[in-house]
Amino acid sequence: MTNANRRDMGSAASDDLVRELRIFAGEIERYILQMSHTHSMHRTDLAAIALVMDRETTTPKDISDGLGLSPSATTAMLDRLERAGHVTRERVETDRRSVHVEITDTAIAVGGSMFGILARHMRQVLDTQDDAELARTAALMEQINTATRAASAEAAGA
Amino acid sequence: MTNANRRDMGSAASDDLVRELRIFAGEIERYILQMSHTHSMHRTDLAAIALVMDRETTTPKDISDGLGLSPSATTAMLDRLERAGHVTRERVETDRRSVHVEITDTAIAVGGSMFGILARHMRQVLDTQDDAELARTAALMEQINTATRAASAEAAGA
DNA sequence: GTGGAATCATTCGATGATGGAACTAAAGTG
DNA sequence: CACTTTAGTTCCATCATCGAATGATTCCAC
Repeated sequence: MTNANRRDMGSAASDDLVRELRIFAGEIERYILQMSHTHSMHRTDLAAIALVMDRETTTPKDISDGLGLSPSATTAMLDRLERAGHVTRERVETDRRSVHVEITDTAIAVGGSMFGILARHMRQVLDTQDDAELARTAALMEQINTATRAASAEAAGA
Repeated sequence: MTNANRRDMGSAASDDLVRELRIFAGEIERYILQMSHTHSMHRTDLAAIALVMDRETTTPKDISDGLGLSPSATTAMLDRLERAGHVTRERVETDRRSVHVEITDTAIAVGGSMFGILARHMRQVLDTQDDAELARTAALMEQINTATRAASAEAAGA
C-alpha cells in the first residue's frame, strides 16, 4: 500500500464516519420526536432536560445560551418543567440574581422509559460486537463529543 | 482474565458507548439549535430537510409520520420550506392524492454551511485516528443507525 | 359499473411556545 | 456612592402546531 493509497483510504473512512454520524443525528432526532409526542412533552423541554443532565450545574442562562432560547422563553419553559415536576429551581446563595436548576427523579424516570425501545434495539447490535472494539469506539465518541461541544460554543459566539 | 471479569468488562464497554452516544445526541442537538437560530430556521424545518435528504422518496405523509407532526402542521411547514426555496412539491402521477417532496440545491448548500464549524472540529479528532479504526466505527454506526430507524418505526406504531 | 369506505393533503380557527420590550433585583466597576 | 451590567421574570404580539372539516382521489366489495 503506497502513501497515496493510504491517504485516499483515510479520507474515505473519515468521510464515511462523518456521514454515519450525521445520519445518526437525524435518526435519533426523529426517535426523540416520536417519543415526545407519546409522552406529551414538547421537544424543547426534552432538550433542556438533557442539557441539565449533561452539565454539572445549570442556571437559566446556561439553558438559554445552550439552546439558543430567549430569556423569557427559557423562563416559560422552566415554568412548564417545574409544574410538571421535572425540575426544581432554587435561588443561588452566592449570587441571588441567579437560579440553580436541578433535575428531579421524575424526569430521570421519564427519560429512562423514553429510551427503552431504542435501548433494546441498540443492545441487539452491541451484543454482537467485540468488547475491546466497543471500548475503543466509546473512547472515540468521547472525543467527538468534546469536539461537538466546542463547535456549539463557537457557533454560540458567532 | 476470568469469564466473570470478561462479562463485567463487556457490559461496561457497552454501557460506556451507549452513554457516549446519548451525550452525542444531546450535544449535536444543541449545535443544531444554535445553527437554526443563526440561519433563522425553525428546528422542525431542519428535521424535515434532514429526513427528506436521508430517505429516497418523501411524501408529506412520510414527514408527518416520521416527525410525529399532524398533517396540517406538515402542510404549513412545507409551505414555509417551499417559500424559502428549500423544497419543491409535485403531484405524484401514480396517486394524485399525494405529493412528492424534493430537496433543493439551496437547502443542501444551507445544510453544508451549517455543519462547517462542526466539520472542522470533528476533522481535528478524526485526523488523529487510525484509518482502519475509523472504518470499523463507521460500519458500527451504520448498524446503530439501522437499529435507531427500527426503534423510531416501533415507537411510531406504539 | 356503482356506492361506500379509506387515504391524502389542505384549509380554518384555536391554543400555546417563542421573541422583544420593559421591569426589578442584584452584582460589578470606577 | 453613582452608574453600568447582569440575571430572571412579566407582558404582549407573532407564528408553529393541533383538531375538525373539507375536497379530491383511490381502494374494495358487490
